[in-house]
Amino acid sequence: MTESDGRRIRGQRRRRQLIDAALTVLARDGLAGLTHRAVATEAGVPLASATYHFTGIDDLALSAVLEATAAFVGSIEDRSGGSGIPAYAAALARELSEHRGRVIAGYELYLLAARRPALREAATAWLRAGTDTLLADVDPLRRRAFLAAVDSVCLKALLTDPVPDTAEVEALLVHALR
Amino acid sequence: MTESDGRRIRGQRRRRQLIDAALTVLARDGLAGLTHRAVATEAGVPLASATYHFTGIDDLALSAVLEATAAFVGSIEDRSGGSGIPAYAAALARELSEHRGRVIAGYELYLLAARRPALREAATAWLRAGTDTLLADVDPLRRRAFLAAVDSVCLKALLTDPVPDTAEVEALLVHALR
DNA sequence: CAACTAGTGGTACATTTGTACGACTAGTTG
DNA sequence: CAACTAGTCGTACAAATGTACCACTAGTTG
Repeated sequence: MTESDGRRIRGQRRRRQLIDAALTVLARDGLAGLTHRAVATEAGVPLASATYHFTGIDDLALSAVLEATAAFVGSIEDRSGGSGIPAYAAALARELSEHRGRVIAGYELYLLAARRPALREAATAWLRAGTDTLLADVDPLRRRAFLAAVDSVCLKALLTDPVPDTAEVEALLVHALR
Repeated sequence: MTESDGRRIRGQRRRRQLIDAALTVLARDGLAGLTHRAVATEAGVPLASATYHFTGIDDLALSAVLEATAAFVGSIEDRSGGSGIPAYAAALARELSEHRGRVIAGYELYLLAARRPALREAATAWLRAGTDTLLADVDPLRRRAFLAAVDSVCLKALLTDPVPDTAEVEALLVHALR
């Protein structure tokens, strides 16, 4: 914080670097492949660096998964910025085609949360990804149907390529709100 | 097949025993905890037995997950036996409360299938669990909405206890078909 | 009955993993 | 400037894991 590159700051940067690498590994190999060494190699830093910046493997895994879901939520919110269903559908379709790994990571968090109550809040937050403002004026039943449709679209997209396009996604979401 | 306990038959029985143990481990610790040793210990048989009856860890994991999902589908079909939505809702609610592990296993299969195309067929079959006859006369859009609702119920149930009861499940499913 | 084979179970081994430690250095702070 | 500390990195180690191998035996089969 004084002048030029401080050690402190470079430390923060490396931590960031490690998390980014962790996201890459997570998207590619899933939670099962997320090891200290894999992350360190991906980031191009020595192993000890990965063990220094994260207390344990749990910390690393959790940071990565939470970061991945946060990135997903952020991306959806940014791109759909309160402009209604069409924008939301477009954002979702884009996320599905360009960041498949992130979507999978979301479900990995979900499965994790099924066994660890502490993660439930994070998991449900992910599930609602940016729909709070979008569905502000919608009654609970329809809201639930909408979320179910979103889920259905995501799950289906994970098993089929090509991924559904914006129009298809939009049609399904609109139908859910009918 | 000749008389009394043949060696062949005892072999089959042990294999069965191992798969059952694998289901228990899977339900308790998830795919991550499914190792040769864990299964062998759970089944009360030596390690070498587990490695003999399954070619590799992949074979073991796959057998267990497929078995778990098959059990889920079978249970749903048996209990809902073509008697309409109420019976189906009851079967689903029961599965959620009594065999949570199985449901989780289903999603583990799903995540696995997201990375391994060979498993897609099995995963989609699981997703449709016994709805083919139930929804025979329903148009595609509604059918899709119904499946989405089922998914939504399951996902929600994994993160909240107590699990939704039959009435609640039924209400949601009926609404989806409206 | 004799040859064969599927199943059993003990043991060993190479890999991979999480984690700890110690020496060193570059910033930081009193 | 001197003491301190956060960050770096090589290295080591114990634990867990997948897998292979071997000797053995009880059914099986010609």
